[in-house]
Amino acid sequence: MKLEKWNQSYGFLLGKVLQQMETRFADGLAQYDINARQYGVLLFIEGNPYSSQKDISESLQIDRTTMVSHIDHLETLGFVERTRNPNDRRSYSLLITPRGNDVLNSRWEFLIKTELAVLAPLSQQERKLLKDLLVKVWITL
Amino acid sequence: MKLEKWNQSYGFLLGKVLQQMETRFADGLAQYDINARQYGVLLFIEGNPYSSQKDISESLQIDRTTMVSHIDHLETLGFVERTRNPNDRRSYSLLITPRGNDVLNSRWEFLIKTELAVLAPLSQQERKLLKDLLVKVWITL
DNA sequence: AAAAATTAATCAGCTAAACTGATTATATAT
DNA sequence: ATATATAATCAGTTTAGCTGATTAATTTTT
Repeated sequence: MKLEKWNQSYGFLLGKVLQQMETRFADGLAQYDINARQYGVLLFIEGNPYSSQKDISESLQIDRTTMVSHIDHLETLGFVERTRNPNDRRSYSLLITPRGNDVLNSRWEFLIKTELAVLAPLSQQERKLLKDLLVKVWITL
Repeated sequence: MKLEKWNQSYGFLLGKVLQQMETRFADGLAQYDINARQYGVLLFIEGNPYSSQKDISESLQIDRTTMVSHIDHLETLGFVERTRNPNDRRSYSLLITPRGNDVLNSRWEFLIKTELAVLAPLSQQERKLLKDLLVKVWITL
């Protein structure tokens, strides 16, 4: 791999590393019939139970109308449940089902393994450094 | 911003940082009627003149049939030129036009500025560290 | 309290990008 | 020569994001 102008950009490098992680992770999700975004939605609901679809849309920056299809799909698979929010019956309170929880746990381990595989060239210390730098940027976004 | 399970993944963090850079960069490309991928194609051809569409497809991992439309678009705008490869008349030798070169230079400065703005929370030393870590991962992909 | 404005979810329709599979022209291998 | 392989292209499908409109519920204004 030659270092040229076009791969001196942070965006290019971030994109390449991310692309690897996403492709590999997607392979491990296929058996559950969900994609990486939908797994992200599951993760978010796990960490923020009783969220509305709007909450998730805004936090994950996924379009509200696309969110409808994601939740439809996850509900059909029995991974999430739409319950009404008694304080505002316009919105749902979304919850992870036991089946959804199994997927979350099983695929979380897989995700971590996948990311470590892509970051294999880095030492544990370097990986920690990378995460710290990324978090430092992310918290200001 | 709360640090939870769902944002402890490298993939999540990489994605968020990249998303910021891409959105901002796209805004600065709009006036030239191209998107970030098409700018990436221009950059590649600049660094690898006489490339074929297949070369670009493989290196940038953009589908070959999608590449046809990208090159069509860039050719219509007068940013690249399709010339025949005399050694293999099945493939093209793609070249940047002077107009394409103007776009490349002007938007390169903008790209660098955009990336630095997103990475503003990092010191110069930390940015260098981040790039070194990303390059280290990328060269093994 | 009634009317007006706002909001969450949904639906229909559009666009862009990735993908599959087929076709054409050219090149390489047997 | 014949068969196989390859680069570019085209037609058609899928998926995600987007716009704009609708419905039901909530909040604000009069």
